[in-house]
Amino acid sequence: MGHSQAEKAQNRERILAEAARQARDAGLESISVGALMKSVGLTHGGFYGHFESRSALLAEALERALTDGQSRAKGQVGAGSRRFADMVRSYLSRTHRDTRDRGCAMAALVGDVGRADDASRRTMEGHLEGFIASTAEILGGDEDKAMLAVSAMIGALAISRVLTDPARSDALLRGVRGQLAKLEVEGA
Amino acid sequence: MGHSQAEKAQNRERILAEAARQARDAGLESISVGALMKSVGLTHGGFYGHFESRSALLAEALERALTDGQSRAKGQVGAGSRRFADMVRSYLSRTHRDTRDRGCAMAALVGDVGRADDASRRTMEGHLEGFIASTAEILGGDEDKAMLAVSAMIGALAISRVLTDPARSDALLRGVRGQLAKLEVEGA
DNA sequence: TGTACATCAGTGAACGCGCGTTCACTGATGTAC
DNA sequence: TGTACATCAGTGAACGCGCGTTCACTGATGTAC
Repeated sequence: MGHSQAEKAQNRERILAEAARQARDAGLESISVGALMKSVGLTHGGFYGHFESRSALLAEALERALTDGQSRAKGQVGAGSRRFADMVRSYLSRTHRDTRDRGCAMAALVGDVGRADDASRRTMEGHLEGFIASTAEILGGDEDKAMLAVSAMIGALAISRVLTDPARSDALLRGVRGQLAKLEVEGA
Repeated sequence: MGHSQAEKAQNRERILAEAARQARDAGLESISVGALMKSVGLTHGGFYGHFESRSALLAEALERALTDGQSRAKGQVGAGSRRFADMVRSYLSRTHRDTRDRGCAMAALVGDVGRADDASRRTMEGHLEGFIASTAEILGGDEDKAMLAVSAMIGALAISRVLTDPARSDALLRGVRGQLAKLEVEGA
């Protein structure tokens, strides 16, 4: 088999991307070296040519999972007016709820990271603060409103994924969207 | 050693209570039969006299974890006026954030249950709907406001446990508390 | 440009360990008389 | 109330399995000449 240096770099990238995907989909702890390598078409032994250990991979995968979600969120939000409403609409959409593996890693992994080590918490902390800051900016600098909006979005998305009644899950997303929309028009 | 029938019932109860505690503290998957039995002063072999399997225990532990949190929440909320503000204050308190093992299981486990089987999701769904319903009642029947409040409380508590900067974590709780307080006074 | 060799990405068998589960056993409980 | 026996809660060794990790090996890549 041919294994060039370029292929190695590509394979590392594919392993990491797939790990981030699996982390968002089923949690960081769901990742197993064997299954992960199999899912990118390699065998388990080769893993240690790319990462020092499973736990080293998990750290990188968390960062990647968070960054992926971030770029998606920014990509979906227009640069003009009504940016807040657009952002909320796309964040609290059925699509986002139903595609966990491509969605926001903060919503998918807050619970897990909240009980993880300091390094993981700091990694997510940076992204949370970034999310709050950019939301505050859209909301005219009101950080408290931004904290409410971010908490509600992350909370509602996570809750909507628990509800088994599709109508109720939809209603939750719609209800929270509607309430958050008011933040933009009301006074501080 | 003496092992009366009464002791057996007590031991089952202690195992289940400890499992619920560990679930809230570190997630359902963190529970191992050996460690659990050891933490209640028994040996692993005896476990199967109380539960059919680890997975059967996890199902009961989830239900118990949710019920415990519920009774705590209700216990902390007065029956008179300002019930909503009191509830939010106690839910989004530093104490609640820092005592995960005695806190709300919905906040601790939403993420995990969101990717779990239907039975687990239905179990938590009932408690979530109950939380929304009782919050709506306090808020004069506005279910959308209740959905926002519940999403924000669960989200903010989970986020506050990720933030490693204590001042920022406190600020998040305070900020969301302040924003939610407005829900009670504003018109629909 | 072509040949010879070193490098190295990936393979897959093997190892150690932890964990869920089983089971023969122990000794106190509880019951039949 | 007391004795004899069956029941059964809990013990701890043992088993199977999955998983992270290691390592000798393979064969193509890439480089020195």
